[in-house]
Amino acid sequence: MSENPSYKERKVITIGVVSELTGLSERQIRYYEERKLVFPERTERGNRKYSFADVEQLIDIADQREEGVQTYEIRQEMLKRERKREEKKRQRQLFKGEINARFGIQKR
Amino acid sequence: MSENPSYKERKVITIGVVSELTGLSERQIRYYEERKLVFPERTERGNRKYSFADVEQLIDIADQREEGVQTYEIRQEMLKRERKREEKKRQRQLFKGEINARFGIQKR
DNA sequence: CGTGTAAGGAATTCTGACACG
DNA sequence: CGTGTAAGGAATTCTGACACG
Repeated sequence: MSENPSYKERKVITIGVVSELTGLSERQIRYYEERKLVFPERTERGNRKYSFADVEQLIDIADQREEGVQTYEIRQEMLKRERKREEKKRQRQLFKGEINARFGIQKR
Repeated sequence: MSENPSYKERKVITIGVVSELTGLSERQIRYYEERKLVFPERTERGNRKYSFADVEQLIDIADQREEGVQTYEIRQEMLKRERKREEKKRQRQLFKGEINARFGIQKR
């Protein structure tokens, strides 16, 4: 699937740094989490940790908010895109199954 | 040169997370900085911020320390490698200069 | 709805130092 | 030399709430 290092996805950035990186207030960042737009991990103690991908997501959210898009709508768009990805994945699986059905399972 | 995002080089990770990631104590991490083996940036307030590259460097240091290599020796090796890189860079510059001398400066 | 703020507490980080070896 | 630890203070982060609109 993806590489192991995957710096972009590792959740290692604290909210203070994310705030600097995005220009958003910590309040805003926490609120967008409440609205299910970002999903930080937590340290044992409970501190939020974000990835670079999260930071980009937040910048994207900030842009949309500036255009007046509500968090609910942003959420809906996210879910829509997710469903599309799922659908494509399912199609690929089906296709793979068909190949197997016709040519049998091969040891490579 | 390198890409702008460059997740690997961005200094965004706090010492606590670096400690988790490397298994090193904060004391050790600060000491290796004192010995000029890593170079974190600082927030305005003075908190250290590390990159993924720094984390890898620290893991490498930890491995060497386990083999009994002293920080001074690690430092010497680092400097040696650095000088080699500089030398190669210089060679490339020289070569470029020679090309220009023979064929003149061309607008691409 | 989206965001600011004051509140109180707990964990984080910093520096300089003493300790051991 | 390399690392642990207690010390004291300052900044960080967290949650729940009140406020405004």
